[in-house]
Amino acid sequence: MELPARYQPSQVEGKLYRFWEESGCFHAEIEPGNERRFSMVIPPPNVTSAMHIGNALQYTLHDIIIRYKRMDGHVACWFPGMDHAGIATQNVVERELAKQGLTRHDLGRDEFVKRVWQWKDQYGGHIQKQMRALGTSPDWWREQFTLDPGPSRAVREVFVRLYEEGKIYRGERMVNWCPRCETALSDIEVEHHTVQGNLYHVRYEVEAGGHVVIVTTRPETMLGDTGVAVNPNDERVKHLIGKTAVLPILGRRLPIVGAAEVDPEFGTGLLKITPAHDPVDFEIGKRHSLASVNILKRNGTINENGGQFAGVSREQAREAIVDRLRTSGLLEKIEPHTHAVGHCQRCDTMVEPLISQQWFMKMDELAAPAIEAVRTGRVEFVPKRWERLYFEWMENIKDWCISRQLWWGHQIPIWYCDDCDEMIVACDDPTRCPACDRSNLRQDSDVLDTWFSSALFPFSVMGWPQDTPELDYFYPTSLLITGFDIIFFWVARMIMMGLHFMGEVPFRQVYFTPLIEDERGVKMSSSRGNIIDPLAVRDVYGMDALRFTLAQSSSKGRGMRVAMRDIEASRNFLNKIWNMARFVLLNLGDERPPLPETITELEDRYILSRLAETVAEVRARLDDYGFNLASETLYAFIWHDYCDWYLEMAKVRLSRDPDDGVKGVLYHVLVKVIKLLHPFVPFISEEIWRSLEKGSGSISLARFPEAGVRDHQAEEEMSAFKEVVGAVRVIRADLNVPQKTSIDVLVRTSDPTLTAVIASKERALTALAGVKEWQVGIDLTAPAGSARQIITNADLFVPLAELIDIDAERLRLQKELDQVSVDLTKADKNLANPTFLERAPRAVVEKEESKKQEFVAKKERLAANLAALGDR
RNA sequence: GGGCGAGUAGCUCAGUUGGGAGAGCAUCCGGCUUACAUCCGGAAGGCCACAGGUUCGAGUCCUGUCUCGCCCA
Repeated sequence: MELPARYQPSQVEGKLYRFWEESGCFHAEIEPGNERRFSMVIPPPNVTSAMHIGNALQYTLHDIIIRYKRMDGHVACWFPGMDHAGIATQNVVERELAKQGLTRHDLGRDEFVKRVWQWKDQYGGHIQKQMRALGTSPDWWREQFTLDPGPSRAVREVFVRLYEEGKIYRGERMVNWCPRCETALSDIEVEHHTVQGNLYHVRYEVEAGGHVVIVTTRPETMLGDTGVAVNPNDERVKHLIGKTAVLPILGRRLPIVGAAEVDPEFGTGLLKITPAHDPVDFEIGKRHSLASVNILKRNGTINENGGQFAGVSREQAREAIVDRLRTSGLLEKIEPHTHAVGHCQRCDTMVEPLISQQWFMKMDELAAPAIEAVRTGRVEFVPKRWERLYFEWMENIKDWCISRQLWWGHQIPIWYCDDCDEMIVACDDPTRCPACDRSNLRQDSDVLDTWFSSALFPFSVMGWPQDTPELDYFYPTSLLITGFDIIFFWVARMIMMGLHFMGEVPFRQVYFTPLIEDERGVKMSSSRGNIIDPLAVRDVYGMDALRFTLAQSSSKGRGMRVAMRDIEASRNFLNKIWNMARFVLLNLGDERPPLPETITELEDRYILSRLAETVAEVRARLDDYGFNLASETLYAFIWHDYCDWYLEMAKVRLSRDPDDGVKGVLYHVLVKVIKLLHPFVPFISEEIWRSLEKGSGSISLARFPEAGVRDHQAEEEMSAFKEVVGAVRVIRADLNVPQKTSIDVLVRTSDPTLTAVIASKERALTALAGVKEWQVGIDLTAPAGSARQIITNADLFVPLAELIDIDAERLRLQKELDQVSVDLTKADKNLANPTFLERAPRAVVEKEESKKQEFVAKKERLAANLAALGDR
C-alpha cells in the first residue's frame, strides 16, 4: 500500500460516500427492547436552498453527534427531510415563467402546480446532494418531503382537529401583506430594517376654520384616511376633538377623535387615521366607528378608491401625491427621518399592513403547556439562556396567520358548497355537500404556511397520524440542533404541536448553534457578499477541513467567526493526521501487533495516560455539546503529544529488533485516535481506517473508545523529560548551534526522579536534543564558558566557550531571576498573611508552600549561575 | 426605548464551583533532522475595556461607565 505524502480529499470523498450509502451504515433498524437509542430530526431545509455555511455548520454538528452516538452503541437515527418552501419555490418557478412572458394565471392552478413539481424533481433538493458532499450520515431511507403523502396527511389531520377544537378560525384582520409575493405573511416572517425616509408635514384644513399640520411617513396612505386623532391629554390640540378636518386632494371629511395611542411628542401631535393600512389606526378606527377604505390592490398598486391615482404603484403614488401637495401649497416641509420598516423575509419587499380575510391559529392555549414543558425541563435548552427569549415570545404570543395566497403548498382542507353556502372541513376530499347533497364544491383556494407542516415534522416524518413502530421507538427524539434565529419558527411550534398531538415533547434537548459571521464579525449573507461557499471550500481544502473548522470555531456565544485561513489551518491539521498514519503504517507493514501486556517505557505509559484523558475529555465535551473544546482536545493530543513527542521518541526504538512493544503502542493509539476523529472528519478517518483495518467494514460502525486509566507519575516524569529537552533546545537556538552539531550536556541535580528519567531515556534525549554525551550528578560544576539553563530541580550546562555571548546569557538569566523573584514575593506575601493561612483551604496553603520552595531553590540557583558568569 | 451577548497577545478565541494568564493563526530567528516545508526547533508579544465593591485572594462574583454586535418595539 502506497499512501501519497499529502492527503488528497478529492480522491477519497466521493468514493467513500458511495461506500457508506451502499453499505447502508446510516440506516437505523429499530431494535425493540434496546433502550440505547438516539434520534434526531433535521430541521427540514428548504427545497430551493443551496447549502450555505450556516447549514454546513448545523449539519456538521448534527453529524458529529449522530456518528458519535452510532459508534457509542446507540440505535442512532437521524431523520432527514425537506420542506416545500411555499413562497420561495413559487417565486422561483414564477421567475422561470416570466422569462417566457407567462404568469401562473396563464397556466392555471393545476398546470402551475405540475410545473412546480417538475422543477422540484429536476432542480430542487440540491441541498441533499450537498449534505452528501459534506459527509453527513442521516438515514436517507427515512427521508420525507413535507408535501409527500404522509406529511400531507398529517397536515390535514392537524388542521381538521384544531378546527374542530375551535383553535383554527377565519377572520378579517390586519395582516402583513407582501405585494410582490401577493400573499399574507405571519408576524415572524417580517423583518424590520432601518430605512432612510422622510417626515412629510401636510396641511389639512379644518371645517370650522383654520388648519392643522399632520406629519406622516407614508403620504400615499392619505388616500385611505378616514379620520384624524389627537391625544386627549395633549393641551395643544385636545380642543380639536369633535371637529372635522378635510382630506387634501380628495376632500373627504375626517372626524377628529381622541386616542391615547397618539404620541404627543411625535410630529405635531396629530395622527392621520388610515384604518385599512395601519394596525394602530385599525384599532382607533374600530373604536370610533371610522370608515375603513382599502386603497391597495394585492400587487401593491392603488385601487379605484385612490381616485385619480388608481393604477399606479404605491411608490409612484407617493411621489405624485407629494407633488400635488407641494403645488397646492399644502406641503409645509419634508425632513429626513430614519425608521424601521417591515420587509418580506423571502423577497425583501416592503410589506404593507392590509385588511384581509385569513385563517388563523389560536395560540395561547397551545402555548401554555409548551411554556411549562421548558420551564420544568422536559425540554432542555442548551445554552440555557435561550429559554428567556422563548418564554418572552411564548408568553406574549399572538394568533398565527396560517393562510397564504399561494398555489404551492397544502391547500386548506375546507370546501364551500356553491349551492347552499355550507362550509365543510374534512381530511378526505368530499364529493358531496352533507347539507344539500349537491356536488358543487369549491376548495378554499389558500394554502397553509409552510411552517405549519414543519411544526409537525418531528412526528409526521415518523408516519403520524398512523401508529408506526418509528413513533413508538424514536419519539420523542433526543435532540434538535438549530440556530436561535429559528427559535419561533421551529422550536416553539414543534413543541406546541408535539405536546398537543403526541402528548409528549418532540425532543428532550435543543442545542442552539451560533450564527456564522465573517472575520470582521458581520453576519454572513449573500447580499453582503461575504459568504464562504462550502462547495468551493471543498474543492480547495476538502470537506473534512471545513467540518473541523466549523466544529472548532463553534463557541457557545451567539456568533462565531470563520475565515478562510482557519480552514487552511484545519487542512494542515488533516495533512498532519494523514502523515502520522502514514508513518505508523510504514513502520507496521503488515503487522498489527497487540498492545504489550506490560508497559514499562516512559513514553508508552505517558501516551496511554494522555490518550485516556483525551478520550474522557472528548466524550465529556461531546456530551455537553462543547464541540470547540472537543476539537481542540483532539488537536492538541494528536499534534503535540502523539506526533511531537511520542512518534519522535518511538523512532529511536523502531530500528530495534526485535520490537520492544513500541509498534503495539503506536498501533493501539493510532486506532483509538482515528476513531475519536471519525465523527468530526469522517472521510480522512475512514480512508486511514481502510489501510489500517483492512476488511473490517466502515469505521462508522466501529466502537467509540472508552476512557482508560491515567498514569500521573508517567505524566510527571515526562514533563521532566520535556523540560530537559526544551532546555537544551533553547541553548541550541540561542547560540545558533545547528541540529547536526552534537553537544555535551551536564545536568546538575539532586532529584532522583530526574536522574532516573535521564538514565533510562538517554537515547531518546540524545535524539531529540541532539546531544553527544550526558553527565548527571549532584556535584557537577559548570565548565568555564558554559551556557546555562535552570529548570525545575536542575541546572543544565552546555560547554560551548567559543559560542557564548556572556552578556546575552547574563541578560537571559537576569530576566528569569526577575520573574522568579516576583513569583516568590507573591508567595511570600500570601504565606505571611495570617488571614490567608486561616481562611484559605489547606490544599491551597500547601500548594503555596511548595511553590515557595520551588521559587526559592530556583532563585538561588539562578543567582549562583549569574554569579558564576560574572566571575569569568 | 426594552432585552441579550461580547470586550483577554497583532487577529480569532479558550480559560468549567474564585487560588501560579493559555492555544491556533500572524510576526521574528534558525532548520529540506525522509511521516509531514500543508513541516520541525526556538523566540517575542498581555495594567484580562474602565471605575468601584465583595474576598485572605478576582480574568473569573456584584454594581456602575464606555465601546461593539444582534434581537424586539
